[in-house]
Amino acid sequence: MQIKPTFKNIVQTGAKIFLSSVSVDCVIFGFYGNELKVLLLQMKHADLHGLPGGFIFREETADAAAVRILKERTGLDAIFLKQFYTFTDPRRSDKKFHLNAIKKEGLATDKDNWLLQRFVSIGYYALVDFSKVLPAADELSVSCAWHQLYPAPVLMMDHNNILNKALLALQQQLNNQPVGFNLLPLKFTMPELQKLYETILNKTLDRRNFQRKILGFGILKKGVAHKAPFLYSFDVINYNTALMNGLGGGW
Amino acid sequence: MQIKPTFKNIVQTGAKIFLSSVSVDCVIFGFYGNELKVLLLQMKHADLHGLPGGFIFREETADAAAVRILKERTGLDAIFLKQFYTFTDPRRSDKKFHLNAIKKEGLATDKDNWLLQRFVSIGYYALVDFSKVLPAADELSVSCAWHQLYPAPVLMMDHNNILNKALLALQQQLNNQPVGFNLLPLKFTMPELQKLYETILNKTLDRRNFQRKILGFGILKKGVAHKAPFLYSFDVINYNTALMNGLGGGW
DNA sequence: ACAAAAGTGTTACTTTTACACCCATGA
DNA sequence: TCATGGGTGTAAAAGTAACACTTTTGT
Repeated sequence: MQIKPTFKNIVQTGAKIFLSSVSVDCVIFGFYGNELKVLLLQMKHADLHGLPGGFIFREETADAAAVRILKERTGLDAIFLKQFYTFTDPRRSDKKFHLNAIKKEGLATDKDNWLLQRFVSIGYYALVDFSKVLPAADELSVSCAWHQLYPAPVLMMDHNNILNKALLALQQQLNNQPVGFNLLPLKFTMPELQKLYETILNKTLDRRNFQRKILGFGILKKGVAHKAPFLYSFDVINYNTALMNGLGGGW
Repeated sequence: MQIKPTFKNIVQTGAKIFLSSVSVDCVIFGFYGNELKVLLLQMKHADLHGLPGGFIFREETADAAAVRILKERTGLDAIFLKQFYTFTDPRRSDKKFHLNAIKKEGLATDKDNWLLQRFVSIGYYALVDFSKVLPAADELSVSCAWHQLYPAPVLMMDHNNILNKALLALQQQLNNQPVGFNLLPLKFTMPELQKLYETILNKTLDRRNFQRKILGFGILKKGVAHKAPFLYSFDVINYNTALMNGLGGGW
């Protein structure tokens, strides 16, 4: 991996170090206080929030770029990350927005600057353990923090659209693969897991039926019950198998 | 839409008319003789086949580019088309391959040519009515024709990978949405439809259960039975609703 | 008239839903 | 001790899977 370029580097030498016309945006989901949260940057030069994003080094895959961006904003690696859609509307790039940032950062503003071109953005969503995240702002943002989804803040450019698509992708994925677990700590209780599912799917579920179904997947191990709610964790092998094969259903 | 550029145009002025670093590849599926087929180009300058693909005009969405490419190769528009994945491996572009094509076409070969850069490719799969397609080769191919999938021909660059991913995406989609119908003519028989499902999913299904389930979706209209196998067609309204809402299942 | 393919219904089994009571914990 | 939340089982309903015979069509 390369050294992290500064904004100045990006503006001045972006064309050399990055793949042109392509960016990566990450929708990072966490779960806290029985709510689904999303990690957003508060932009420095506009009263807007934005998704963590970045560019792809010349010899890097988009996946690696997403991992890198995630690591920078959360301190985490080895987390669940999935490419879900590529956004290509020619009007999605906002020249004025970037031009403004370049000016405010006191950099030379030539109109053909690399940053001002049209970008398509490859969207990833990430599921992380809220408690493990150490949000870190980037150079162009004042802060990096968790936000609620209903309603979500107003985001720059087409980021609200990206966020919505990510949410849809997550909801669909949840029906096929046990992805939700990535949002929880290593040990968790059944009610916590249920709340998580209810939050993501935006509907209430029957406690007993939920438990039966989840346990039926055979991917959970019951921990020793000290007190009231039992603690569960994964049977890692079965869990990975389930991730690969899906949870059945269909023909 | 713009005029279709020639290969010479592309090589010489690609950088001006197209979005750089991004291409579109289309996996076009058809159904014929109880087999799933894919439309491939036979390359001119290498003993390889390739997926129909192309580039994105400066003011065009990737979706529009895919529609355009499809129209050029099949003569069809208004067909089912879905973005399924973006391929970003830096080694997926094959400089030698393009360089060779440029040479063989008798064009000047500067090493920094636009075509020789790294490309990420946005993958689309299309489902078309086999009988309506008029395959048309492009400038760099000798022919455009249907091919079997098991086994599929050896394809250029990472196109075998793209094809496999498209197939997987189609199989998964089929469990959620009634997409298979796009591969059939307006009127079709139940056995035809079943064969289609069996082919895509690569497994056999019970006739009676299949019929019941399909009819249960309420998206088919029974035609007048002249002779033996009944003809079915869509209840367009219900069909579109089902496309939107999925076929149920899950939580 | 024979073979091949299409049409149809019932039964067992599995999965899903709906629902109520007891126990432990903490206020 | 009372309220809250967590734990557990059963019965009805729906859906799925398995299965065989009759009718039509084409040769």
